[in-house]
Amino acid sequence: MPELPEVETVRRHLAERIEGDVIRDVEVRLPRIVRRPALNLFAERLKEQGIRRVGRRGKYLLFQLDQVLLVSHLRMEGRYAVANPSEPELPHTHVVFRLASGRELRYADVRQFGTMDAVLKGEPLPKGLAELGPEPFDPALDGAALHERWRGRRAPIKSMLLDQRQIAGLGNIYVDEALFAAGIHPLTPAGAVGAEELDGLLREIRDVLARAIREGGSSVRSFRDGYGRHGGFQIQLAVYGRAGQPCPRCGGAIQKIKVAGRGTHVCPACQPISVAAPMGTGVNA
DNA sequence: CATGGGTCCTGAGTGC
DNA sequence: TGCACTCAGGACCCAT
Repeated sequence: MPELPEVETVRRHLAERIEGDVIRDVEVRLPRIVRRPALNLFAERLKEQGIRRVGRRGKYLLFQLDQVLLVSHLRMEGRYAVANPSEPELPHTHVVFRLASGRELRYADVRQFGTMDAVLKGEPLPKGLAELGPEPFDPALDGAALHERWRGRRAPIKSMLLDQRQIAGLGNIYVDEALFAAGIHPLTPAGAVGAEELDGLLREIRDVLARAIREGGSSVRSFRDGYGRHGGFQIQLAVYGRAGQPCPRCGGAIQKIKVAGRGTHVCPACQPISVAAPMGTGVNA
């Protein structure tokens, strides 16, 4: 559930608190969180590494250490906390980094979906990170570029927006919100959306992400920042989680459908499926 | 290659 | 009240 705004919120919090500290020791209690390298090497690599910078790319947190890049993905419910050893741990704490300052960086994850990779310079990046598409705020990204890239693609535009190789950082919530704001139906074939319309969509993507970052993210299920605080953006969500409630634009009922296997929120009146579909199969009314 | 569906995992929600 | 069941979904894997 953490998408770009939530990961950015976590990044800012951690950067403030642990940049300049040093990892003394690592305790991994749930091996499945660590993907590479092997468990014993993972802790070994991180020992005595200084934390230079906490960065972000898409939904990945990037801990830039002295000689190692620690790549962390929160997936659904991963959470970090910086705490003193005497403070109680969150339930489901799976990895603990003991820091030179005496504090601990703790990783908790109810769903156990999150991952960590400790990568040395010269080693290949984790696949998902290596193949990541442009950041949504990349100025080189525009409607014309997307239109060209998606030419002939019949997959629903929602699938494309969720595909991290196309654009980095979007997830189920902000895709639904951006498509609603742009007036595009999630099932519209990606290749059928014009360049100008894609410019409008990009504008809405950037707008919704920027507003969500400003609010510290959305807490729809379980998201908390490093202090355990909720984000505040969920109250501004126009369609996500509002099935059956009135559309803020036209007042009609918001529908919930399934797209790409994901719960999808749409206002059928404000988000018509583009008629500029290929070849005259069925035309819609 | 493009596309869609299954999988991991646990807690919250639902219905009887 | 208690219990069985379904759902939630990011990235990855696999079949078509």
